[in-house]
Amino acid sequence: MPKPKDEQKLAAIHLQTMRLVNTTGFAALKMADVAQAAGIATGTLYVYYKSKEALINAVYLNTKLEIIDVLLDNAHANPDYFLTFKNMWTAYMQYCMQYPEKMLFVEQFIYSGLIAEEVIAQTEAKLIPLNQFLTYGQQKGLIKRMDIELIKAQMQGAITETIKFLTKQQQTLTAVQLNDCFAMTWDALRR
Amino acid sequence: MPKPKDEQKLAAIHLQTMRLVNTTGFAALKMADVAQAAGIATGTLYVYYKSKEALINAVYLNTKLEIIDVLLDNAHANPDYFLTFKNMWTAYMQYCMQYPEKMLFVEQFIYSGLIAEEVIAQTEAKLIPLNQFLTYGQQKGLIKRMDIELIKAQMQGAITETIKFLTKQQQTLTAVQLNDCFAMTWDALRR
DNA sequence: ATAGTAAATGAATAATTATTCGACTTACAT
DNA sequence: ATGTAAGTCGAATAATTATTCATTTACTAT
Repeated sequence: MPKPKDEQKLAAIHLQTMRLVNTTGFAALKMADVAQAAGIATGTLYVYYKSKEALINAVYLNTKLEIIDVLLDNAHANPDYFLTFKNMWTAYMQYCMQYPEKMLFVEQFIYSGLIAEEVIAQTEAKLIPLNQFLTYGQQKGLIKRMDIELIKAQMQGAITETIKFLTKQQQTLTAVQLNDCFAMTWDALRR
Repeated sequence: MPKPKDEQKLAAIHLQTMRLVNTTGFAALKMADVAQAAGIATGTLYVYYKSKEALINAVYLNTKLEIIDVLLDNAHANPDYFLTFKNMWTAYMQYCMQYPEKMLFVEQFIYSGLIAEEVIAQTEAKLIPLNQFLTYGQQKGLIKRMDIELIKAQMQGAITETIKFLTKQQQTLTAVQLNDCFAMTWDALRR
């Protein structure tokens, strides 16, 4: 039996790839840099990923799935729709503040033309429960009756832009500001 | 007297740079491709811009300033704050739908690490009137009293994300949808 | 222990691509 | 008309960087 792949190395590769992309931009991402930052040889990187493109796609998929899990894990079947929504949104926002590099990495690559169509499709499929949750809110007369995609764009866009701003300023939201931001999003969506 | 630089070539360079970045992603942007798409020789490109980085920065600055102009040109001193706000937002959104490539290009580069700090500062300075307009709305008790930057993030994020979605779907908003989107943004900001 | 297998290494190589350069053309002032 | 400063061209060059590969190392099952 052979020596197994090292989970820690894999984790280091993912972390450093995100870190490098977020600090120096994608244009400057070099395989040799990733390897060095992860503490392995350049050639070793190719044991784990057959190309730079494969590396980016793997980190993207991994991260995006993790983010979606955070979002949906908090969609508990609470009888109070508003509370459920607030819990979901808040948990998601807090996660994004805790790991802005993950959120920003994903954002940077959705429209980069580098992510395989199949990978995009896979992540979108996993988001179906969110659509159902919003549709249910519309049926109960709590959410504005308009295209679900426009509603999601409003919500996600606000979060993304806020995180970008916070990252640039190297700060996070106070509890009051977190509530303020939620108020804006809820007021935008409520009927 | 020498032969002057060709304004049409310059315009073609800018247009094709944006087009290429938006269709194939920044990673795939090659100077030779830009030159070919603009109908000039590779060497000629270097008459207009001394490096790839200078090219990107110029296209960024140009485009960003144009977008800010659209936004502020519509901030007429209308006595009705709501109407002024609605006009501004609508004109901005319509412009973004008409030239999504400009908006997406700018978005893609703000956090790329490629745009010079000085260029970013220059564009932000030009946005001061928008801050004043929002502060005025707060003073009149029409806009929620919270950090202006969080308010801007809410507005800008929603627009950006919506344009990204529309572009992916190759569609634009119907008149009804445009109103719906405005309603969400206004409800988010109003007291 | 030991053999077998795959991971790990990093220098060498292959590709890719930004940039330069010398020959040539063009537009304008005189 | 003519000189000239600058534009134009695209092949050649210089850099950069992804990828390969011969070799070494480490792990696991027997």
